[in-house]
Amino acid sequence: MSLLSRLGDLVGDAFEQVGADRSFGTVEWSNRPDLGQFQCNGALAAAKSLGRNPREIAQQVVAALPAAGTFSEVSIAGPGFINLTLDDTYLAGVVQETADDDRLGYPTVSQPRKHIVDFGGPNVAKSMHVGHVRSTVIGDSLQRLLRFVGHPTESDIHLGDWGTPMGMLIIELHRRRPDLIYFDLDYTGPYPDESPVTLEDLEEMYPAAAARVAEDPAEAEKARQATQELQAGRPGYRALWQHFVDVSIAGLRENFDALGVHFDHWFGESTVHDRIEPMLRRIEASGVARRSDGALVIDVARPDDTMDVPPLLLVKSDGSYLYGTTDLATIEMRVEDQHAQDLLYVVDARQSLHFEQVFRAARLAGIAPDDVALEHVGFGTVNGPDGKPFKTRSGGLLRLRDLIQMVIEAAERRLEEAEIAQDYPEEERRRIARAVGVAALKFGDLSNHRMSNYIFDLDRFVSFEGKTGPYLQYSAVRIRSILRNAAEQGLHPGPIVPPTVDAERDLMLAATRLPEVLDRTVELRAPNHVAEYAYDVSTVFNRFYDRCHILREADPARQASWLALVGMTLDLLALLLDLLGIEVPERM
RNA sequence: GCCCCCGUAGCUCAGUGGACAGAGCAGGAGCCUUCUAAGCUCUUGGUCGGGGGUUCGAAUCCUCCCGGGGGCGCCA
Repeated sequence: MSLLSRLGDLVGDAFEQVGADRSFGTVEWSNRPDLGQFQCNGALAAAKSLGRNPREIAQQVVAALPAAGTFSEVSIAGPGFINLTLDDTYLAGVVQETADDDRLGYPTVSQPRKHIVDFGGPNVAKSMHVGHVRSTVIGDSLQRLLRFVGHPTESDIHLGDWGTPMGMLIIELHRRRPDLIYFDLDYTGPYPDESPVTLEDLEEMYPAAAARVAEDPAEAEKARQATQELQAGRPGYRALWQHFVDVSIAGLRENFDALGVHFDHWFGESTVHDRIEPMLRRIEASGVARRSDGALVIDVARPDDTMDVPPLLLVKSDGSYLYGTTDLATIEMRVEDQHAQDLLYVVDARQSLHFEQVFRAARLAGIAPDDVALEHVGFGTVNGPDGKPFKTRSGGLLRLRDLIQMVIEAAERRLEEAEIAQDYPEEERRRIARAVGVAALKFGDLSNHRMSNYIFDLDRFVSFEGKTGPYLQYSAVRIRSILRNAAEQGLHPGPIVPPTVDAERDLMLAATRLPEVLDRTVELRAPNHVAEYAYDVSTVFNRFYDRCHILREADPARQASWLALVGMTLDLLALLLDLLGIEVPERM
């Protein structure tokens, strides 16, 4: 049980004794640390329902609190705020429990639910750019958080690997290389293992094809035809498509590996292709869909809507499917095969209407039962220093690969300037630079609330000073260094003794905040709360580091206690950083 | 036109209906014979876009304006 809920119980008991509901005893972290470590504002709220003076209630509640043991100081301020300060011995006991717990005081959730995190994956034939940072980093943090708090979780990159774009790539390649064996209808295989195109080829081919299709109806018809034949299973087209997918995935994997992001499933729109026909038949038979201008649509508007919610298009008038169609079939798969209870879509906030339509359709068609939660976890855009979508100097989109390279190189430069790690092996220096660069990138993103559009200023990101990923790593590494030095001197952690210095007490208090921070982060799907907390812990530790010199401490009991305290702080920081997808080097 | 998101210090951003609204950067002043100075200390800087309302109490909830971004049937 968290410290906050324990205190809430104590104060709740007191409220009950005074004749008020125990829920008024809710205790929170004080926003006036000068007056107390914790506060309870319940007396003000209780005053209304009891029809009594809030200050008077507060006084009775305080009188009903246990005489000693937990609090060293209890006071009433203003109209009825109850300020609480913990007894140092009690605090040391709580911290000892936390330090002894390998989950640092966070119990697993009482009701685990099967979660699926959908990363709204990148498309085949396109390389990842700066805009993909957000879904990758936010989605990864969410899957780590969900798992840690105890929800069984599966992640799915969910590639855009099906539909008209694939047909367009095929006709584009046919136009350029009609001689390829893949286009020969008389050929029955096998097809070459080697791809006829590189990712660079695909990236260049796709916009070219899209432009021609947009201009020329005959080209559009050819693309539609090719798409249909691909989906119907024409062997040469399937073989070709597999090459497109493989080549694209290899490129994507390079980026995800560099960022340390992993998926349980590399599914895509194509994964559910075989489910679409039966699903559509069932939907049509059930009567929730209708024909409209030659298309099959499902009306999702409701009488009480204050906005226009257009019908979800399931089948276009030319007979092909849209991404809403595969999204529906994917929900079906996740519910039926993966037994998912919570579906999270980590996708650009601009797609909110699309998800509203799909979610409503899934309910209407009986694909998602009521007890399955469907949630769009949206996020804002990444802008350049001018406030507009991030572009390179030449005006193009910055590739994710290049971006990662830039932050890593900046970290290498910083290592040189600081003249630190000079004597480390070259291989380790490179590893450190990678970890530091990636941390800067991830923390820079995750410290923003996911919904806000933020400005990506490369210079600021690689400065590595102040509120940055490297600052957090540096704090953790300092602890590692202390523990190493201590071990060399034969010093070991011991029982945690009551604090005597403010910096020490503050560090202890900070360590007990984990449960509420994680609960709130998961509830809001907002990793910036973890980022903020990690920064707080680092700041408090660095103050402690400045004031309390462990290796020079004369009192052996205190020294051992401090070693235990910073050891726990390291575990906590490492956990928080891990939840953000950031690793802590052994040294830096 | 309708709907969604955003508007907080010079800049970039946090902020759980509670007390005097926070941090980083930038600006100013200090701290390395001391466990890593990617650090620490002090300091300057605010009509929380504006007006109403609900509440004992509003940056936070409701409403109306203003400004910015985005979305609105056969693209994803």
